[in-house]
Amino acid sequence: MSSEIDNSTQDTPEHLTLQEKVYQQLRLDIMLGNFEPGKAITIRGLAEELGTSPMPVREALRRLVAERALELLPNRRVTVPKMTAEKYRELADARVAMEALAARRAMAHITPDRLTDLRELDKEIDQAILRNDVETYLIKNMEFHFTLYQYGPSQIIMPLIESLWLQIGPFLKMAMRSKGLGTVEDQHQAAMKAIEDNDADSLSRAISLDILDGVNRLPDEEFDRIN
Amino acid sequence: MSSEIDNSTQDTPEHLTLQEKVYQQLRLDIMLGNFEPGKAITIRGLAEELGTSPMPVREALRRLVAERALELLPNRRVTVPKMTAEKYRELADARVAMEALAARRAMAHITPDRLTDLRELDKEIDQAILRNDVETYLIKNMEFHFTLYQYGPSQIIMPLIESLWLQIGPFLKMAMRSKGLGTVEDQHQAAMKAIEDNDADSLSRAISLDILDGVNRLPDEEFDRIN
DNA sequence: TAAATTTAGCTGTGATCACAAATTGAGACA
DNA sequence: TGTCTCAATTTGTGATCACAGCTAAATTTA
Repeated sequence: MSSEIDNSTQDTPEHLTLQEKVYQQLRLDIMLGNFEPGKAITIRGLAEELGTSPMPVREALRRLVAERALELLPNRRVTVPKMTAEKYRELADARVAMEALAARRAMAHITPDRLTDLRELDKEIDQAILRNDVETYLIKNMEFHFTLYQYGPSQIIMPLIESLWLQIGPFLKMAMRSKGLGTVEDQHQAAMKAIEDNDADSLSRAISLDILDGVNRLPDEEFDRIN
Repeated sequence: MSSEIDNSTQDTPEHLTLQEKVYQQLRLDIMLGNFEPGKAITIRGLAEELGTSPMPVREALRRLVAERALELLPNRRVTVPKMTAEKYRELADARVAMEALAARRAMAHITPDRLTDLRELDKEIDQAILRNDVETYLIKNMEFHFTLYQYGPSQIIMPLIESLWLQIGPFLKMAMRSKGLGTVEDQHQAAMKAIEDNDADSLSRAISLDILDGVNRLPDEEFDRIN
């Protein structure tokens, strides 16, 4: 799952705190769906696994709870939250609202170079679809979205979107497996066309459709199967 | 500022952790603007002030940092973030996006009783405006918004909106003082009319205008004065 | 007097310990 | 075989300590 934390100084020239490294490691594990939802995550257990004292793990876990990537149950135990159909829909709605906004803000800052980068990413996405390579598709799709949004400098909106991805991420894999990649419509093309035309409304519509297309692949019945 | 934490068992029948109480207390202090932005907040200092050990304060501070109510500077010091014109605009945009969505979701769940409650709140807001009572206006206005949104049951969106209020809250007071309450347009009336008509678009437009009207009272020049 | 340097104190981070509450597993009983 | 009981273990929370890095005041130097 999550291997030993490397605390050597050379690969992290600027001194990062241990809790920061643990946080990054756990964040990745959560995103990749490496924790079974509902199963308790213990401080001492992780600490031993990562080769640290319980202290940094404690702080990292609390941070992830605050960001809603993890859940603090009434029994004071920490788990990856189970997904429900309602939560899933809500996450999708929130993503549409925030990412449409982020895309709008980004558009004014897109240069030809940056558009080329987006096209390059989109090409890789198309190839992953042809290969039916879910893993790569999800990673590159995430890259596409975040690359676009990051062009609009933001201190508030980006972290918010990251938090939403952290919550929905572990379940997107299931969504894709459920229906397969064959039927994905490439809204990214429409998005880039909108950028060329400098048409903010079309861009935000394309992003919205892209999110909903991806998200709607997981039928309601699936959620009962998870719990 | 923040007085002693009451750790007696009777007023909190269900056993709350110390860090939770400290968190609630600090959250309130931040919202009320009791911390000077940019001034360092120390663990031991607060611990002594609240009559606890540093431990619960440490955890509460980190939680508030994760929620972006506080900021962790590169020097590892914690402060209330200074507001900038760009951040302020971004917070306003994010609030419009999320709260318009929350209002939409809430509308389907509004009963005549609940509409009456909203009208009651709006009346109190009007009275506060007539009295030029900024403090009450802000509190009741917040109540109005959160009461409305809470009608649409939500696990994702509400906490997100709370986080945004926590960030912009300390500066709304300034915004109101800057222009005075005299010129506020009552978008709440329009909002309730939209609810009656079951018109989601009008409701979300009214909420958006309400947010922007409140937020736009703080001219850009003010931000330099703060820092 | 003003700039540079030392020094003393304070700060966040991480480790360890104590403890009450919760969980688990084995054994007793039906 | 299934259910209850109770002891053993594990858990999160909070307190305390050690320590390296940073701050700011005191002292020296020009």
